[in-house]
Amino acid sequence: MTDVPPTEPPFHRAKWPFYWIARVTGRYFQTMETALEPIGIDVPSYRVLMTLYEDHHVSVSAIADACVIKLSTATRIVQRMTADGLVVTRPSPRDRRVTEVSLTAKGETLRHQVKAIAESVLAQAFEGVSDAEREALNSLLAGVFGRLKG
Amino acid sequence: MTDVPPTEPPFHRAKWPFYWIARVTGRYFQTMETALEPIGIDVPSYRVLMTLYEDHHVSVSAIADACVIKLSTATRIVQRMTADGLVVTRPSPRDRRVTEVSLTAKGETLRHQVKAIAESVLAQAFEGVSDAEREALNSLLAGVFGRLKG
DNA sequence: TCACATTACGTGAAAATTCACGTAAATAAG
DNA sequence: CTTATTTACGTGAATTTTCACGTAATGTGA
Repeated sequence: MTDVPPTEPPFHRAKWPFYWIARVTGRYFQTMETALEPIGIDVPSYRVLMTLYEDHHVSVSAIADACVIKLSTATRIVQRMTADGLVVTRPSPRDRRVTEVSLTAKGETLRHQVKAIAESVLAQAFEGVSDAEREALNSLLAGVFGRLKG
Repeated sequence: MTDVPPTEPPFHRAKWPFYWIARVTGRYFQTMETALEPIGIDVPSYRVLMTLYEDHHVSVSAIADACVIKLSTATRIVQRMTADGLVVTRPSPRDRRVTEVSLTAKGETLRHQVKAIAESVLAQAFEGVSDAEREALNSLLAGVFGRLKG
């Protein structure tokens, strides 16, 4: 047995999945910011609009959870969107601590435009990627998300 | 041919790759923030420390590019790290517009601790994921990154 | 019922990020 | 060489996010 020299083990970011995940997220939001500029929507509002796509009344904390942001940040984004006339809020009849957020007519209209923009960005980013690969990606990431401790 | 009702096409975030990518990134940084708290490093500093792992002298703009953040943000993070004694800066001898960032002894020490923490988080998050799957993920994401317009 | 903990949210203050702009150095054009 | 033009960075001001804390409503246990 010979001594190995005390060199550091090799390290390459490019082999590090979280490097690419963070990178793609950063560039994606940057791309969306540019693509959404013509219709005057910023990225936080876009994320909330998409969250409101599936359910009509969503609580502020559900929005915070879906977007992985702090509750107080979600409160502020909803306040801005309310000022812009995109959403309205009301206390939940079931639990009056809860603030339910829903789209206005203006918000409905923008939601569709925003979705179309997001779909074109997605199509370009995943050009040449098969449906099977996409699904594998989704389930792999869902698994990783589940194993990450909050 | 019969008319279809004017219902909206179904939409599910869970089928949307960027939903999971953004989600994993958010939770990853949240997890790292908690894991790094004992050694007093925040996520932006962690990202810069890892960027300095491969090369000893890195420009502020290269840091901004690697972390997908604005140049002025990178400037400010480096200023904070300098104040904390983790890095030092100097004008590049080749191009004096460039500010080269490098680790101090203190930064060197923390870099290794930080890497160990990041590796344990990675190991947990990718438990049960094969090397082949990880590499496929990396190359898929690298491709997506390349196709996203800045 | 009564005390106590928890949850959901809002808000002032602090911190981080970004924008807009300016400077200095390097490069390109003439 | 001279004059744009571009690039890299820093900085004050504005915006956004987050923290720390408070309040009100709900849940829980004795």
